[in-house]
Amino acid sequence: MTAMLQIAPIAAEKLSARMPWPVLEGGRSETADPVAAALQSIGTVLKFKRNAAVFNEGDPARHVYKVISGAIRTCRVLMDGRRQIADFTLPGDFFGLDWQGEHGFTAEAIADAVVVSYPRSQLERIAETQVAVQKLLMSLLCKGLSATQNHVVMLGRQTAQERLAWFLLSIMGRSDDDTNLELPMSRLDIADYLGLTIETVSRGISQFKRRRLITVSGSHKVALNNVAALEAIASGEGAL
Amino acid sequence: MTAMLQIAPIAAEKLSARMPWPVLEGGRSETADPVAAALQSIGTVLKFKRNAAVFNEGDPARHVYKVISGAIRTCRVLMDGRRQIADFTLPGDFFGLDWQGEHGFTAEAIADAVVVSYPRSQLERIAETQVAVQKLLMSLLCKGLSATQNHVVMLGRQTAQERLAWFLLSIMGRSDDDTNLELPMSRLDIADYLGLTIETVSRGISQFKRRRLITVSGSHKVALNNVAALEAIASGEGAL
DNA sequence: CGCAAGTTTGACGTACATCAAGTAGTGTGG
DNA sequence: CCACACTACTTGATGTACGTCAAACTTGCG
Repeated sequence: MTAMLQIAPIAAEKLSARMPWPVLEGGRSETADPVAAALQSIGTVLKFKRNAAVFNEGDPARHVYKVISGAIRTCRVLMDGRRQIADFTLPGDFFGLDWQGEHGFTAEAIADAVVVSYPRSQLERIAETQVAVQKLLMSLLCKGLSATQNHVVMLGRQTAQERLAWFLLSIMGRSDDDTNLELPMSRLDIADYLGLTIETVSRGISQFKRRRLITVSGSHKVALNNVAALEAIASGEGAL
Repeated sequence: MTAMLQIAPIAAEKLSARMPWPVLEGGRSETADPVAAALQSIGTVLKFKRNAAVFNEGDPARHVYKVISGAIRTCRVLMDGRRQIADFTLPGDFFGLDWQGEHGFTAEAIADAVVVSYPRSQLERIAETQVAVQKLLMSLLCKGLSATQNHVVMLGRQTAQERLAWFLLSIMGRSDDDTNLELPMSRLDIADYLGLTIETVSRGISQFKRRRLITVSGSHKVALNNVAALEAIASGEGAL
């Protein structure tokens, strides 16, 4: 129906190293954060080339990951090639939380990515004694659940235009710059995330351009010119 | 687009009582389970009439709930009346886990229901010391996340027939009897859960009946005559 | 029994998918 | 630095699965 399986699984260039990593842990935290320290001590840095898999559906879920740079997609491919992306993971976000014995989804790098991996067993052991780590895990799971539930509403009940506006706004909410967005993913990725086809996504973007709601450069840089209008569309007021 | 807001919010008949409740806690547990005991001591029994709200979207999320009898739906209604159901909660299941300050969804009784409510504050306090409770909460969140992610794949990439087969099988997986299902929810609820209309759901069921895959009595009792065929359809092989 | 709510079935419309060219970006080797 | 090729994106024409509208039928409660 959509997405051919044109993504050859490239062997990951796993530059493992058990070295300190000078980046915020958990949420935004300053240095000397006890949680950060605890996590840092068990983290392993990994690098992945574009389209390389971090883990595959069915793999035993032994790690949780955090993105340092690049971007990750979490997806499932049906037998006939239809693909659904469950989540995009951007720098600072965690992924691989869908542990129930084994991963239910595949995680792949959208662009060359650097990732820190935390062994689940150690994480759980630390959580038993360190309340802050326990709270962090719970909060990550809650946020993930909440985001996924919103995804469900969007997929179940929104039109193509609404989905697209929703997507742009959700990326906006996760970027530093609130008007100039960098979209690391392809149109196909966006389509598979929104439950649409690549053509419908493209047409939707073109229409936003024509309506001067956005400006696109190089097809991966988007400037939001009228956030209010996009919000109206996303929430179903944009009766056109 | 779908679902009118024909569901008048009925004041809940809250028969609160801080009394022991002779039912399995956590998973299936025998009596004298420490987790069960801990939960039981902080649980309050509540009763809700059909269509009564347990909590509304935007309410402060101060409790987690467990269904004893009846069934609950977790849903969101868009401004123009479109409704998406995120989850059906059956006896033994927990709901209200979507706590992030406030509930993102409304929870309503599908049929008259009895529910136990656990104050979030106390639950968190217990979890800090009792590892078993902590694990239970984590496991509930993980299961919820996993189920919601599957919902996303279904909504994003499956056809009406596939959704329906998937739905019947998912209910099967949660019932004791693997062939004779009791569906407490209406066709409208099913439609709003699957991202379809009531008519499409009805037509799909009729087609399954014609193909002798299921037998329906009274429109709320369904017998699965050919689980293998339904599984094939749900997974996308049912090219018809 | 009788009415209202819920469900099924039919006829028709439409938003999005599919199929099919084109056009821009992106990278590579001369 | 440009020419080539390759991939990604856009645009158009057409098809279809599902939505909408409308009317019968069934169910279950008062």
